[in-house]
Amino acid sequence: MALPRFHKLSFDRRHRLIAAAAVEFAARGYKGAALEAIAEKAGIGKSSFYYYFSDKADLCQTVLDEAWRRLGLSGRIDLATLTRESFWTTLEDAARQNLRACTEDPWLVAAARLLNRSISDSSGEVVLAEYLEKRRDWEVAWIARGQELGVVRTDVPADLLATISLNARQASNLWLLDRMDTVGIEETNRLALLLLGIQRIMLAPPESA
Amino acid sequence: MALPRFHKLSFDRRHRLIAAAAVEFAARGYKGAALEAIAEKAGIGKSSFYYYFSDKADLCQTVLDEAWRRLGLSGRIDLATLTRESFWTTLEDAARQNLRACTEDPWLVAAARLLNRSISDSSGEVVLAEYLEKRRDWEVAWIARGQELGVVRTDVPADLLATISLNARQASNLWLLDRMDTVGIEETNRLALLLLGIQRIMLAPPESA
Amino acid sequence: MALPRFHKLSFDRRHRLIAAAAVEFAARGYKGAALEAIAEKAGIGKSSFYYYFSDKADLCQTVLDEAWRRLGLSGRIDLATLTRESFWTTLEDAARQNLRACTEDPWLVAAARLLNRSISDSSGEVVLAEYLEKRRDWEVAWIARGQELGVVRTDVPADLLATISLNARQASNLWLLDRMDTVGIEETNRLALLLLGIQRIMLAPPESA
Amino acid sequence: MALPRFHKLSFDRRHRLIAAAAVEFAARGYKGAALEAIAEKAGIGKSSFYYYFSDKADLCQTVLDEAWRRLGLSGRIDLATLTRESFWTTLEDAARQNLRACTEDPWLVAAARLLNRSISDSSGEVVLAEYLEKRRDWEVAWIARGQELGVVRTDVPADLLATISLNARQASNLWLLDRMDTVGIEETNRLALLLLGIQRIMLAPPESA
DNA sequence: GATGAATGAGCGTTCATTCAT
DNA sequence: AATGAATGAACGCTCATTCAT
Repeated sequence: MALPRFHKLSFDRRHRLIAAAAVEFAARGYKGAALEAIAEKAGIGKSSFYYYFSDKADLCQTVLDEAWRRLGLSGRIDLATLTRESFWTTLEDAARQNLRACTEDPWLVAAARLLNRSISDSSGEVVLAEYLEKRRDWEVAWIARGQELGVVRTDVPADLLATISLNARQASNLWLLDRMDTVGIEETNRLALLLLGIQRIMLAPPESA
Repeated sequence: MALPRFHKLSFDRRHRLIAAAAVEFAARGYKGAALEAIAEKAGIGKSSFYYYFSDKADLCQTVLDEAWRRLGLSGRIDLATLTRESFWTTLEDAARQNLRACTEDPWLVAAARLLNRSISDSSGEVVLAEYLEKRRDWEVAWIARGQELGVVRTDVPADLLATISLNARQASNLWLLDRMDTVGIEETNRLALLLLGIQRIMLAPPESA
Repeated sequence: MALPRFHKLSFDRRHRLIAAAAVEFAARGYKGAALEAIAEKAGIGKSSFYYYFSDKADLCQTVLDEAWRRLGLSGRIDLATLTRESFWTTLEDAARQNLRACTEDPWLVAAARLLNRSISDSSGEVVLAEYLEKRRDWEVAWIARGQELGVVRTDVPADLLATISLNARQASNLWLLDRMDTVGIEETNRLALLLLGIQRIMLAPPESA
Repeated sequence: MALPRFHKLSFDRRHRLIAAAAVEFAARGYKGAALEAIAEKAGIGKSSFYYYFSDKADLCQTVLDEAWRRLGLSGRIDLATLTRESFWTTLEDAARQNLRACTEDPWLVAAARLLNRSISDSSGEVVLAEYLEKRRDWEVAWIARGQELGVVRTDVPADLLATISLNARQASNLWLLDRMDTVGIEETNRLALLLLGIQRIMLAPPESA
């Protein structure tokens, strides 16, 4: 949705802009975020946003898209090729990759925070709703695939399972994100994997004796 | 936090006010909620809020407190007396009670929605943080108690476990709340219990072989 | 269209507001007029407009309506009762009355200026269009009545005749308004009547020899 | 006022620019006209205006000048050589010529619309005032010449007569311009001449018996 | 010679908040 | 006890204008 001009921007400038926006949106929510604050943080004039984006919603969506492109799973996990064995290991790999990416590229921390926050922040904002839907759709598809493969319980609607799964994972991520710096990357990694294990148990089909 | 005057109000007036606020906050989030809309719904003048509350945040907090008082667990579950057996059944009872209460007193649906939304909606609003903290504290204490009793895993910090537990439960509740009317009370009840089962599995200590 | 609150305002305050707006709109046109400038001139806060009017257009319309109510002809001339003899004298009376009103109530000068300007200022502004239409409709009806009575030529569409008549009269009025103070009321009155005479000649049916 | 560079432009480019501006200014008024829209319509970059003109007002003035050069009377009618007989016929000839020019060169329709609008649209824009003054000066001179020749009444200041004359003619022109396409060129011509006749009556000296 | 990039200044609008009554 | 009236502060957005290239 961003105007074509935005993509012609130098990497640096584009990056600063997106990063500043991600931080502000993550910290104050969509409504609370002030374009002026983002502009200042990004070192550009407030009205420049309208040179690159059609409005606030467009900026937010662009940030969300970019964040999801860098950290999301839809681009990296091909549901069709998942097997009983790779269903969880693939997710673990992605988690590890994301964690490393975050340590290498600090703005991704803000991006991750934004992504993991956005679920309940929407409150009727149409723009976010669009993104949220995409996000949930993927989770539902992933859950459904897991059910197909027999590694996810089927006694609960995929829809509901996806909701819980998504929220639980996001809550974990947010928690980890906040402590990452103090507990260190190693421990963060360990906990992330452990958490994924919990999620696995949670979603696993009830044991048939 | 509400000014003492508020508690001298007739039940009816007080109730209408709280209910209207709950609906608005639940529907539009803290920032999105318009005092004017609440006032109109409650049938009072907009500026009257400042006769009863010190500001918007105070009103919101009061609503949250009231909602938590009616639906929260802290008043009904005495952690100290919980046993291995009653740890989960007590929660199940509370869930059932809350569900019934919601059907009997419709404003509680809004209250429930608000409570289950609030976690991530705060977005830096300091005042809400206070409520959020109280809420989390209870969950942490509950988890810790479960760990003491040996029914909750100890390989993950109680703090983190509480976060996940809380978010997962809230997500479930929100999902149920949205479908309650269409799937009927019976089915809602069944799913709620089922979901609690999942949470139980999730929190259970890893099986020792 | 003004919110009901506006009509409860003290005469003085209401008057100052309308007058300030009339001056600004007349001087700078609809788009060019700045609410901030009007507010300052009226001695109120900028945001107070939104307590009385729903938006800028509403304010402008209210000013226009009020001006037309005070100076317009539709309220004072009953087309149905006009005769060959009174067709022009009625208009002359109205002109004299308006002129006197302007000298007694100075804000009416601004109002008159606004009314006589508005015709070509519209440039697509929907709100003005509405008023303009009303204004033109009256002129067309008046011309048509004159044609009925045989005192206005019928070889040109009433529509077109009304347009010319209106613009010519407005141009005259504007010219007089600008010189009123320097040439004095007597002379202004004389010129106004003379001008009406010209208009009469202009609209008169071509003489049949 | 246009910077000298402008006149070095190829005819085509210069023409496209002027035409686009004329259309936009005529349609939306001075303030309402968006430089960006004109640029797009003209197929040039927005900032190029500042290569050719000193600012928006300068562009508008240039358009006005060009339009006046093509359609105005000052270049075609030599007041000094007018006689009692040619006073009105010369104007009729000019009207006929302009009408034909408009049908041959469509941008002139926009130009004509702009010229006939401009009188009251200025709304305090100083720059336009300059053009308006030139326009009025000619009309005043023309009226004065008529008075000299004894074909225009002298009981009203030439200044005021010019104002009315100008506005009436402009209103007529605008009306005709808007209907030209639907009523056809022949009828338009006929009405234009008829209207000139009315103006003649209007300006004629009061009959001495 | 011509323009894409960038912005400052200013606009209309919203809304939590104050205060006289 | 309760509120209608009024507003300051801040926001999203527009647009004529500048300037490096």
